Amino acid sequence: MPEKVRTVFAESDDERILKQTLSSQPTEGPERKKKRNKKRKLDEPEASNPADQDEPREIPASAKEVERSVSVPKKWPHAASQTNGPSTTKFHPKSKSKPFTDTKTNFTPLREKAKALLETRRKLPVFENADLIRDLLREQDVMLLVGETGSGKSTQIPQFLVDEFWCRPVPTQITRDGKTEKKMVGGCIAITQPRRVAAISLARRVAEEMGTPLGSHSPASKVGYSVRFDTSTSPSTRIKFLTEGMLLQEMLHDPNLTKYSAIVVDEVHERGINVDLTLGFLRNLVSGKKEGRGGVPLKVVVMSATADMESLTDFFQQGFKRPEPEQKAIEGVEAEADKMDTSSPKDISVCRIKGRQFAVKTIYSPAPVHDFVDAALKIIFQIHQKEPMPGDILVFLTGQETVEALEHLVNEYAMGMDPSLPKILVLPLFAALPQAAQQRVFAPAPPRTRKVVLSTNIAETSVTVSGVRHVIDCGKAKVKQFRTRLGLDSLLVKPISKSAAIQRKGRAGREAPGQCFRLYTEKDYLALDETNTPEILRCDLSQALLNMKARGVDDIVGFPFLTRPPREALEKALLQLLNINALEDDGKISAVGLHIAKLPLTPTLGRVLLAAGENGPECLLDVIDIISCLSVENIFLNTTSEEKKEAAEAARRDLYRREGDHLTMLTTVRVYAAEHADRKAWAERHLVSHRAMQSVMDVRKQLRTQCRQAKLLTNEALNNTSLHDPSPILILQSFLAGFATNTARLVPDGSYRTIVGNQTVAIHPSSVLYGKKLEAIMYNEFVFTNRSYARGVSAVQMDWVGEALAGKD
DNA sequence: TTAAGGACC
Repeated sequence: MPEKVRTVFAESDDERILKQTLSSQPTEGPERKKKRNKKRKLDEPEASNPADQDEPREIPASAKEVERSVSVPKKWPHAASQTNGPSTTKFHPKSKSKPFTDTKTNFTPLREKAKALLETRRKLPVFENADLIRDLLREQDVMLLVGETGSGKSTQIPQFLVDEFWCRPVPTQITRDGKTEKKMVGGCIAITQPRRVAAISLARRVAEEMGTPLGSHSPASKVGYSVRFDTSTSPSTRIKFLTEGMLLQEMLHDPNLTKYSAIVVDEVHERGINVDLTLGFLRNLVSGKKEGRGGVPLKVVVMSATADMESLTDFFQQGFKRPEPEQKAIEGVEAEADKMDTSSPKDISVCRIKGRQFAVKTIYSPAPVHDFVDAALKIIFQIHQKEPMPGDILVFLTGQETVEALEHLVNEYAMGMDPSLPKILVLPLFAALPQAAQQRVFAPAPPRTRKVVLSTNIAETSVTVSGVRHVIDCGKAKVKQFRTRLGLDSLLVKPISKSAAIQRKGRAGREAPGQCFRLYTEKDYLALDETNTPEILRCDLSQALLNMKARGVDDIVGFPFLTRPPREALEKALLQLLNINALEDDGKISAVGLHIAKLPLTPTLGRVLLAAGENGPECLLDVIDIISCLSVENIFLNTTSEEKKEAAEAARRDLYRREGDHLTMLTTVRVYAAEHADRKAWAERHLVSHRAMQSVMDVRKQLRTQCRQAKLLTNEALNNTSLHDPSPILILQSFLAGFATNTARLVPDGSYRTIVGNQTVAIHPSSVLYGKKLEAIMYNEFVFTNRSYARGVSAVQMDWVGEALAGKD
């Protein structure tokens, strides 16, 4: 079998990028693999107490001071011609709707609220830069804006720009493939966010400030948002907050972003993979000839909280400097002098805005800390005894395990505490925590009670806890790392970066001066990396590359990466895409690949979905149910104790299927969907995560809709409520179209060996097939802990695997 | 006999 596989791959080595490595590439490619972290030892030697340090170092705050550092054109163009008052002009020539002095809807309360908010807005540090920012963007298409937390940039910048002359839609004629069409280009501003909650809450805030209804609430609404499962816009939307993923999705359908006059890319310093892709596409757009936009320029504002704008400046300069695709490495090496040479130095401006942040005292540990849970415990009680109320404590830990360990310890110590002291309320916070428990963190502490929030790095960026004046930072975080060579994902506890440490510390100074205890030495701090490793260097790139190919980027090597992933990682991803026939042998995207790119799934799961479509509508519906489970967090609750495990087994007995985990998931979705009385109670009875099942139902609905639009499913098939008998054979064969290389066969000694690569794997204990001996198995992921485990396992037949491996074109 | 930081289409 392995020989056969090799031949199949060898046929595809026309791909220029792959030619050198194909022979040496191992062929196993499990989609996601994880590594367990070492268990924390609770009985380690006592750590020294950092707070015993005599002189805590004070880091000066940067409150209320505004600094500008701008590379500017010397003359300002027609600066006074614009006002920044609310526009009531009918701006859209195509629009038949009246201007927004609508008599049917009474917007007076909204306007009054907006008027009241204006006072607050004027006090934001960014506000006095409004004219400067407008002036710069009239001249130049690209602006880099550094604004610290609390500067107000995310809410104000779009409002500064929306009434600019260049932000109106322009009638154009666009010629493509010999055909000329008339089209309006521009009119809207998009602001991207890394997270859905941020996009929605910013949109809500800006709508309030502008005195307009939000999104789809009124056809006259000027402010909307768009995130997965929730889009709220109107025909009048001019400012749209959206996630980076959503913008990338829009670009698949409209590569030139013709709806938009400007794209504001916010929170770039977080460096998720989607922001890197977005910036690459945007650089191509602003530095290209803009034929696709009828010559109308696109303004790009890149906003970041960290001052390291140099690499970003270089990144965009390179685009203007040389239109040729081949370029030298972009990162780091460009000298100042090189920038001066640039033919058009005025193309990019840089603007810095100081944030509004109270002073936060930093206190380092005098000696390295071995057990940060124990060290945190001591400091919590020291703060509690010494510091006045109010003033909640936020502790940054690495994961659920450390959070729960410390929770237990703090509660234990608090029981023996001097009763004259205020009470302590310990609140854990991590993403997997049920929603209701998460909400408790945001409620103010009861009287005479200090909140102690024990959090993962969810509180570093995603969530703001009010009332915090003391931060304890363990200096570590779990980081996902994709290991190209092994083809597996591992989750490792690693030191955080300086910018993450600064971010954590800043959480103490949102409302009042505060202090930050770092459970590491100052020397350790100075040795930290400056910034977080961009996600593009840490993850499987197949989905990113497929998106690029679908956008017409055939030459991956020539793509402007802000940080270029190693060649090996790109090759691995290309190989993966070739394996599932998402690419032609010449590296161009195939019809299959184009289709997969539009699905909100990993390429592998997308391939499975298409394969199921070829097996008929019943099979497709079943596979959608299973894929929906696979693309969310674990639907079965963890069973830690032996008792719980037995209870879970009993409760779930009617869901388990001997064919394996895939059919078990199908049954679970079917039973859950058929439960109309009380799904939550049903989930609890079966030890199934209700929250996960709600996401499953969202994904399922979205996939069903997309399949109907793609004509893979008819309304008739979707509306048919009578349940068919699932065909395990067709379902599992569909999965093999994506997971043919994730298979193993039973060998005489009773263990399993992977069919590609001949590695030993065992069925994971969480699988319904755990301990079973079967001819062959297929699995969704491969995890390496103390040994190799296959997770998401079903029984398959050897001849199906052979067919799937041979069946590649 | 295991165990997942966080986000996203």
